[in-house]
Amino acid sequence: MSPRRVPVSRRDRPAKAALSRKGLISVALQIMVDEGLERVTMRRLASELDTGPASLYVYIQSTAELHGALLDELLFGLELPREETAWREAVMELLSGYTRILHRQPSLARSVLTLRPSGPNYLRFVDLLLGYLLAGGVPVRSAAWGVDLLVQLATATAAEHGTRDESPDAAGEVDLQEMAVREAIPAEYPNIDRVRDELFSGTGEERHRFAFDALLDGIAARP
Amino acid sequence: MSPRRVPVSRRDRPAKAALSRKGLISVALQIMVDEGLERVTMRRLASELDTGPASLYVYIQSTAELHGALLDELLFGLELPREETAWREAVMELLSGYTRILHRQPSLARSVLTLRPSGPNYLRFVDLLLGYLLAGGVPVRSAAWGVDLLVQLATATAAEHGTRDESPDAAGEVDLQEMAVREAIPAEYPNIDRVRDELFSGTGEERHRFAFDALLDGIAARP
DNA sequence: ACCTGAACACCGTTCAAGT
DNA sequence: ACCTGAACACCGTTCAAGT
Repeated sequence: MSPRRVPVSRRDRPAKAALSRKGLISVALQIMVDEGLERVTMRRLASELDTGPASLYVYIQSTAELHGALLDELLFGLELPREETAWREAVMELLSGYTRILHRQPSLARSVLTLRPSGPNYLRFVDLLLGYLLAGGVPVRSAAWGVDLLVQLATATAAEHGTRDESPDAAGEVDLQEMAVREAIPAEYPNIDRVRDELFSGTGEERHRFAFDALLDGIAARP
Repeated sequence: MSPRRVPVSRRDRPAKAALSRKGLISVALQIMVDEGLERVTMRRLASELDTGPASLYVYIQSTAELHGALLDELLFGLELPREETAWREAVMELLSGYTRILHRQPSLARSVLTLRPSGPNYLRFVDLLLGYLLAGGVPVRSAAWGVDLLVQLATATAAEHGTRDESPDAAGEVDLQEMAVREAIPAEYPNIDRVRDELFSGTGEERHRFAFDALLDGIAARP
């Protein structure tokens, strides 16, 4: 006969908030930071809170909504540019801060890409970006449409960065794309051949700057 | 006693290719086009091919690799600009074609975002884009880095478009972000207040053009 | 009214054991 | 050598039935 599993007594566990939306999100945040968003599942959350998964739906609507809440939690910690920073540099700093936060959480970035976040800290972030663009003389429409674009690029960049160094065996994995490009025969892909060396050149930091400089230039130049 | 389930005779099924990588991908493509990428699961694929899911791993490495193959299948049908098209317009047409293809398949777009595709049709697409940028006088490094950026934006745009009109009840669903923005109080979010009307203005087509014009301008203006 | 056990309808991937 | 049954270790969401 196998020994009956004795549940760990409540006293042995860390103190736990009563079931509530806030408590739910803070437990989810903890798991995400410690183990990655992949581990933040309804079932895991439920077991962490000593209940069944169905109970969570009293406080949240869906996983997507939970992810939105997690993004807003993270954005609470977004560093803001100092008061006197010039507008263009301020935009860059703000976007870098956002990207840095999501870089650590690529799965969340992937989720956010289809989310249309609406939390207060996200709105604050967008409002600040808009403020700088307008201060820089960017026309209203270009600022409004441009801010969407800048944030989308930042999110996509973090999302793309994703799985590659997240997977445990990423180090030993060959990049099939890089291999295919390096081996692309000149006759078939003449232009890849011409720029081959530059396709994978530069540090992440350099390419990040290039991307946001280019996009910001383009937005500012729109009539 | 429950009646034994008699399997449908093979003659009653559509003719089916022998198990092979090619056959696998073409069945996957069919399911994706008919029912969406969500339905293209290893188990579904296996049952469609009258085998167990384990057998598929003889021909493909993982779901990610399968998605890469599906993208390349779709890109086979990418419309190419006519010979005499001016470089800038050609870039736009090429990117629009790519975006159009992925727009119909937003889940694939989401997957592609973290994929680094390497199929022949994808390489052809990148090679063509590069050719037009170089023909337009864009410096080698800006062309190489820029093409990545343009494709990334196109993919992200298709991915973002995603879930919203894919979900069955999208029509009845309120956009929480739009609601939050429309209700953002001026005192707290003064800049959102200033540009409020423009944040959701424009057709998809107009914003698409704005995005690629801005990015392309910015890339071309880089030294 | 608020909460939840149990079920529904699934997943991707591995590996020992066939043939 | 090639292939696969069965298992491993999970999912999100719903809903009838508690309290």
